[in-house]
Amino acid sequence: MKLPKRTVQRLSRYRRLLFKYRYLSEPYIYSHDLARLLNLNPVQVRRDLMLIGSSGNHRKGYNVNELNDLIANTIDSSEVQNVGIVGIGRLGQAILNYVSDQEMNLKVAAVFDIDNKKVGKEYGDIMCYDISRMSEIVLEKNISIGIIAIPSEFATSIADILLRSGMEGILNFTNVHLDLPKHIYLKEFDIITTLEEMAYFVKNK
Amino acid sequence: MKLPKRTVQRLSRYRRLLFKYRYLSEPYIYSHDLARLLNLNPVQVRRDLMLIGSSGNHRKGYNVNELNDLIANTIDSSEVQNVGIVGIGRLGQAILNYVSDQEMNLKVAAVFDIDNKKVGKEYGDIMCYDISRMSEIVLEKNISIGIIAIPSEFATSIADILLRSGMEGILNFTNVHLDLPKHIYLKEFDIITTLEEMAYFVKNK
DNA sequence: TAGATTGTTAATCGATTAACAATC
DNA sequence: TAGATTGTTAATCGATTAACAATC
Repeated sequence: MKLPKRTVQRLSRYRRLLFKYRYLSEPYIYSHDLARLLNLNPVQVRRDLMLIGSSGNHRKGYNVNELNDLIANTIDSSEVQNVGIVGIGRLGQAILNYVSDQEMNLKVAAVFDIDNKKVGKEYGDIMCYDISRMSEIVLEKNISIGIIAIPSEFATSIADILLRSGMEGILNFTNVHLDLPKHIYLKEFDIITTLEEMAYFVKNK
Repeated sequence: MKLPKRTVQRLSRYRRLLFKYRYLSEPYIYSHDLARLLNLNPVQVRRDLMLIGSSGNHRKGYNVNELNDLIANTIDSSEVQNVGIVGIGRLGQAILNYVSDQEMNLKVAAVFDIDNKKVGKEYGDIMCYDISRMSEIVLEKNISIGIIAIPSEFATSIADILLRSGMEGILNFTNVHLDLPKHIYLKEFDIITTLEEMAYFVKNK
């Protein structure tokens, strides 16, 4: 039982939206309201919820709290999953702040850098370690996901270290494609490509 | 003639990769090499290049310089397209640096913030304006794309200002979905959803 | 020519949505 | 019951890839 990628993404967004409604007196929502709030198709919403075994009420819609629990049981791991941020420059710090502020099942457990001025420092309670200690710390803190937020020119040389550190998922913010084995779940966000795509469709709309 | 979204994205990546080879003595590359370097299917590469009217040589592959020119003629606008960054905190500054370092047809022409300590300051030669002046500056500097890099809680209130400023494309880094009319080309990057997706597939691989 | 490539159509795959049955 | 909803299958859409013809 593995959900489609897009369904998992939407479940994450449903939950975040529904979280705000959790203490309402009548916490029910219709698929078309959920759809409207996220610019989706109501059928798509119902299909996603069907896939996780939803229990909507034909009159009142979906119970918000039940749905939140159901989504949590579906996409969250039983224990908190730990994340490491590699490179604690402006981007790394922005991500750290962003993620720390969120109530979620993921936690930044360590940050890594090569800069001696940063190693040994704490960033909002999170210790910065030298990149050479990555394998050790990943094991010790049980980190499964790494976020690469270093300048693009160092991407290739860091990829190998990340691979050997034992992380299972890598989110790469550099514009260099990482050639990693298939058992690593790799997501790449390339802002240059994103902007060039936008530029094209803005011009050719 | 409008290219598929994914093709445009890959063209952007082909070009960036090929850029490095431009001064080689024999600047030819095979579709399978290009594919291997970006973890794509060679057929996909050839199909993309076919769509833009490629002229590969059956023996030597594709001429790198010709290809670079062809991609530029296809996806770049004739004039530089201007970008505005809304919110010049850590994320905004990271993006500004990142984009400024790239040789490309897009240029950050202005940054915006509400913080008086930031307004009037220059960030790497780029002036920071108060958000209230957005419409004026967008018109004056001919900005077509806006990048939202403000805290998520301000997203909704800023969306309207952005819309009225006349930008045609918006890249939203907050986790709040923006409900914008369809003529605005909207891309949303939601790091929480991205991480939750990764966590799910790392756990259920 | 033989072999390796490009170019292009047809088949396949994954995701979305239309259609409609079931239910309150 | 009538009307509005959920639940689910079938059709459609967009993108990828298999198959193979054309070419150097």
